Amino acid sequence: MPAERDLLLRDVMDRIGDKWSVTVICRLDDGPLRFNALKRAVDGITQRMLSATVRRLERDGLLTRTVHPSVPPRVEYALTDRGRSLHRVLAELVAWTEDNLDDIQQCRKRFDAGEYGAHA
Amino acid sequence: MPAERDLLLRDVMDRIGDKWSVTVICRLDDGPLRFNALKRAVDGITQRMLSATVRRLERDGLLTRTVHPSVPPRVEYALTDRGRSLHRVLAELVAWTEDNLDDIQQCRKRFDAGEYGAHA
DNA sequence: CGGGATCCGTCGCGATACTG
DNA sequence: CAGTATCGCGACGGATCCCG
Repeated sequence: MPAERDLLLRDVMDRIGDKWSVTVICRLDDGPLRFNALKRAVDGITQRMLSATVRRLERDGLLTRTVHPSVPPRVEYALTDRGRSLHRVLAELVAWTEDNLDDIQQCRKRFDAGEYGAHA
Repeated sequence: MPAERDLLLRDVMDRIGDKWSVTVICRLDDGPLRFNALKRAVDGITQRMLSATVRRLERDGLLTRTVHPSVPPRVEYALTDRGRSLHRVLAELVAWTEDNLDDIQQCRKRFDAGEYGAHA
């Protein structure tokens, strides 16, 4: 991979590398959700962070924000086609993780235990 | 994607979502490099961050750190098979970015200009 | 219900200097 | 050459209160 593409990859990582974006995308892939439903689905996110996260995702055209004028207010969030295509790539990352997470944790334990590399 | 897998994805993101890990992995995919060569290849990284980054990647078994006892000291970093398999997934992310970055930047410009969604 | 505004802690990261 | 130690800042993110 040529170095120029690093910058591209950094662009995506800067966008989805934050704490909540990927989770929101994943939860929204099952279908549109309203604000508080999405908040419950994500679990652990605060209103502030959800609000900021969906705005950034909307800004990048990864999801749409639809306001239904009614009382009480009703706002639905849904992935765009682009958002869904990104989710497909993220799914590959999930698959990779499922294949490797156990080994990784083993590695980490051995590394922390031996602190090898220090003398061996 | 079920919610339990969010946690898995968060695990990877926490690992490679930092500023330098993906770049180091990309540069190392072309072949092993010594510390300062890697530092030059990454461009912009400080010694401190490179040192911390490679240690975490080594800890997770994504790369190996080989010390050749000589004067001057000679340390080579190389991706493991697992590191290379991760790089393949990251390459998909790069491909996705190449396909979408222009559109994303368009979206962002329109979003910032109109601040639509506020009234429309 | 769906947010915005504010305050504040943490920690990732950069710059610099020093070491074996 | 290949790191480590120290310092400091700024962004990210959590908690809380307030509003239409």
